[in-house]
Amino acid sequence: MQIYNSQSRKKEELVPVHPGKVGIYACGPTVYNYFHIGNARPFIVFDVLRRYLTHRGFDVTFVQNFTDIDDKMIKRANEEGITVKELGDRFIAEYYKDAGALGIRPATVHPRATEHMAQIIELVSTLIEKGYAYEVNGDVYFDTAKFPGYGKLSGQNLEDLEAGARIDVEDVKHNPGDFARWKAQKPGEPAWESPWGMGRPGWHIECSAMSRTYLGDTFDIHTGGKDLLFPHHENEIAQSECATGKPYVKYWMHNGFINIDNEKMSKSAGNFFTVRDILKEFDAEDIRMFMLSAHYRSPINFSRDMVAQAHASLSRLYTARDHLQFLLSHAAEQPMSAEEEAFAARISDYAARFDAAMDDDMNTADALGALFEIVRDANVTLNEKSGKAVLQNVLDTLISLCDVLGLLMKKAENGLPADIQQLADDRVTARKEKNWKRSDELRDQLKALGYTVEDTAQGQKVNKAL
RNA sequence: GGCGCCAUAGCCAAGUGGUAAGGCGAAGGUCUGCAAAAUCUUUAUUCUCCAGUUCGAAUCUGGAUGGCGCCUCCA
Repeated sequence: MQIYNSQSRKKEELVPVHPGKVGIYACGPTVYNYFHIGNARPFIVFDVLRRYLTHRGFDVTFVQNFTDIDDKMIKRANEEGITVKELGDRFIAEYYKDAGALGIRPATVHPRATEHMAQIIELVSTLIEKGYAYEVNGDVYFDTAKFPGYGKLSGQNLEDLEAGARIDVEDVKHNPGDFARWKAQKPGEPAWESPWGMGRPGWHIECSAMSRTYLGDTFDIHTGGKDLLFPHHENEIAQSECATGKPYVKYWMHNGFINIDNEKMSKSAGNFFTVRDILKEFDAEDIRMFMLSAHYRSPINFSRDMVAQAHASLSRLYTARDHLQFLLSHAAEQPMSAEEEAFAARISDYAARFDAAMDDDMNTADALGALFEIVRDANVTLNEKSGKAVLQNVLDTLISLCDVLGLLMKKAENGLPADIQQLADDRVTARKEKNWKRSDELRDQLKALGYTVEDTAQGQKVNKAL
């Protein structure tokens, strides 16, 4: 698989540190609020990365942290009159609800910053011992001038950054770009004991400490939003490589933003939609489809109209699957005909095209194209005369490829509720009697109750509306 | 000021040197008691614009225009 590495700015062949295994660290949410649709993008696209690598036979360890201590957490907890811990517990639970709805699988490990103080303190101590960090009045700073590789990820250099004049110049820092690794306690803030007194970790350090704990000094893939590239990921590299003396990450993957009217969506800008709210209007899978319809590195515009398009698009997949299952339930056991053999061969070609697209830096839009080719070919080629074997074959392929994308996760309903079944049966009777008025009334009733009715060669088909 | 990204049909979106995938929408046809679903046909002689390289460019180079991001908490 080729992966676009943000650091080299090129696509590179994925060669894991340990053959057959892939370690991924994904920057997770700061749990001070429900997550918004913009936060959902990395969760979804990198969930797909994990699913795809698993599909390709890799043993994947996926680590996604919860940032449960920082300025925003403290501020929000104070506003709510609860502790930072209570706030974190609450929104971690809410995270699992929304992520679950979106089909985002729980990570192998979901470490919390506050539960890794020992590892964080150890890392900061190491940095001080090695001379890469220094303490001033209970604060510890990383000395950016001591790390020659500083800027290798973002392409920034310290001089230009200083010229940017957006960094507060604090006298205590050796260099303007130095960043806090440990912050001395301020009144009213939660704090942990450390060699430098009571305090809490700065940003960046938790990810270095937790990734090392679960994935080792050097691991394969680190993911996150483009905005994390600098300074967060740059700083992770600096502190991790200085502490271990080893390369930190082999491949950096960064997703593009979700925009509203071409402007970045963010909590701070206030122009965001929470997943919780969108889920009241749309199905979670529609959101997934929307996210996967473009390449993960491209910016995409969010709007209700776009999700509606994604819904229509996804419906085609569901309709095809349900129709194939319907055909299968009526099909006969028979050897594959020459035509069916040829069709099955084309299906493998589409599946190969799907993998090729995914192999190319996870091109989900292209992969979806292959999926729709399967659907069209199946619709054209297969019918009530098709045998069980070929139907099962294409259905298995379709479902397993969709599973890689986390689509088609809703199972077809097994049987109908009694009242619906009664209406359906009545309609069959009405149609036998050619009582079209009655049968149309029943179809309208079923539609009003959320069920679609189709008359096929094998009889009436009633499905819950998508 | 520094570092980057993007521009393809009514909408969304692949395609990175060989003659424009796919989805949505729209129009017409087939099928159907009527529908639905499906399917067929039509919907970009052309990829923001201008030069250049090449037998050949949406794809490479230079320039222009327009839009966006990071450098400050951020996915």
